[in-house]
Amino acid sequence: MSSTPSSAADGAPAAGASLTPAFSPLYQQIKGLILHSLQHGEWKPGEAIPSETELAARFRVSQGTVRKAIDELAAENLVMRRQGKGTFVATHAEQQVQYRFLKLQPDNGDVRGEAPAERTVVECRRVRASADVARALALRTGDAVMQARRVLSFAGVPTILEDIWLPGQAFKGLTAGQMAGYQGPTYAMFELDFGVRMVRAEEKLRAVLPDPAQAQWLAVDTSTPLLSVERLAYTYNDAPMELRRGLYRTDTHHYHNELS
Amino acid sequence: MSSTPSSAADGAPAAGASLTPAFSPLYQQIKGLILHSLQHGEWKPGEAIPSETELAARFRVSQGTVRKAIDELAAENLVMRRQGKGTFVATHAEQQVQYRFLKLQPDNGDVRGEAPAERTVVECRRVRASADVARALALRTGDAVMQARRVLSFAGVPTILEDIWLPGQAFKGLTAGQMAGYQGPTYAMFELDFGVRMVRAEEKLRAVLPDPAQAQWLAVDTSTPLLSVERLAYTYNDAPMELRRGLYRTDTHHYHNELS
DNA sequence: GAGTGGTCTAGACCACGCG
DNA sequence: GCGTGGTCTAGACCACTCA
Repeated sequence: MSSTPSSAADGAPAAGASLTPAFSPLYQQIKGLILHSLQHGEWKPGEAIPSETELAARFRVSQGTVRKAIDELAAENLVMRRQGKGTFVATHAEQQVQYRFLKLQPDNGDVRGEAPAERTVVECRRVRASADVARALALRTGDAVMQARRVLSFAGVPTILEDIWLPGQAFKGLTAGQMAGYQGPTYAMFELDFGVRMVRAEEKLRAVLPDPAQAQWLAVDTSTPLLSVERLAYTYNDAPMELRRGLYRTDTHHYHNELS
Repeated sequence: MSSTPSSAADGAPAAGASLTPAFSPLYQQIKGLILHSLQHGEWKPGEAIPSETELAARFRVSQGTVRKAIDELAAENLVMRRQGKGTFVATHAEQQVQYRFLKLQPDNGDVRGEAPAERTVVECRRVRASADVARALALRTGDAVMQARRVLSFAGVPTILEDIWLPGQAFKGLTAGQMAGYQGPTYAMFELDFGVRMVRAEEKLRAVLPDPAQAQWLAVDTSTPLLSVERLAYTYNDAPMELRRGLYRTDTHHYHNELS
């Protein structure tokens, strides 16, 4: 990667082997380099990354090109800009929005204030991955995974029952205490204690009836319809790192979504 | 708005009356002007807007400033860029994604192919707004609204039951034939026949049990949990223009959502 | 006042679509 | 070959933060 625009495609495949020229703008390549540093922990969550000028010097491109790269990273919530201060590695802790991935809201607007949910961890143990869990997490059936089950209550009312599966390798030693004790988002604990940062997620929603055990945890009867939310959360690289199956009570809360 | 940077805040409040200086970047002001033209139909959905160079000349700013304004409009899906061709007013018709706001997907991936839903319009009539409908649509109780009810089926299986409310004034003369007959998204028909373009929407999801009538329309029994989706769709200006209450069967489909 | 991100400009060149 | 959006640069100045 030199400083002349004409060599912007330096990273392209070698001599004529490719049908699609795979032209890649310089700023995309810079973005890739910054992303690489993020993945490999050159800067930790919450820390500032080098200034645009500094990165421009390091990569031998103009500040405007670095800016466009960082613009995209900021749009993807991987990085947070603060005018006058710098650009910071995004983190699930100390973020203005506490539960970024939780779309359940109380029916009576009341912002997202609402006491930040009491957690009861029902269990947390090391198990072997079933076929479907393994497939979701890109593991092999029988591989070690950590499994946790917990109940979240709002104002004393049990509202969410969740089962969580995590790859055993990355989350070796996870305890019920960690799942319960940490103040703030569980994903913030994952960053601090395991160095795993969840970057994006996909959810599949369905309406279901609970089985008797589930109904008991949520203090409803088995004829109460519940919102089933299956979430697959990814870290950098689109690597799946968490499978979560949740049951939400939607009598006092609703799942809120914005479309555009 | 002159061409010197120092007058970038031309649109700010008059002499010292404001506590918050309300500095507004030039590109935001340009964005506002383009938005105004979009709202007032200077360019119709699907048409090209003037080139960046042309707009830069019209507004007496640099092409880069226009570009940044259009960048934001494109990010909000109000406008679509096509390299080499131009920038086009976004439309719900002829878009690569047919049903942009419909997040229901068949369980067996199968892309979004799946035959584009047979529509059965059950009713479509002019009624007086109830209190809650009026509040949602920013009308007064008793104002005229159009109400439609329909069933969407996939592969012959009734899957969605929807009630739709629209402001009577803007949608005067809407018929069941229009709701049923139009090929493609209903929102495309709204653009063509009523000049109303839906720009964004909010949805509230819940798990519910159907009443006997609803169950019959969806060919399920009253103990089958269904996904209740209440959508409020907005046109330009954040003006609410449609209330939609849907019941989704989630035995063969699921509601898919991306978080980031 | 020094440093950071944010805005604005002007000009050169590239990739794409189409006649 | 022309016009469009897309990339890249370089430099000036503005707004914000903090010491």
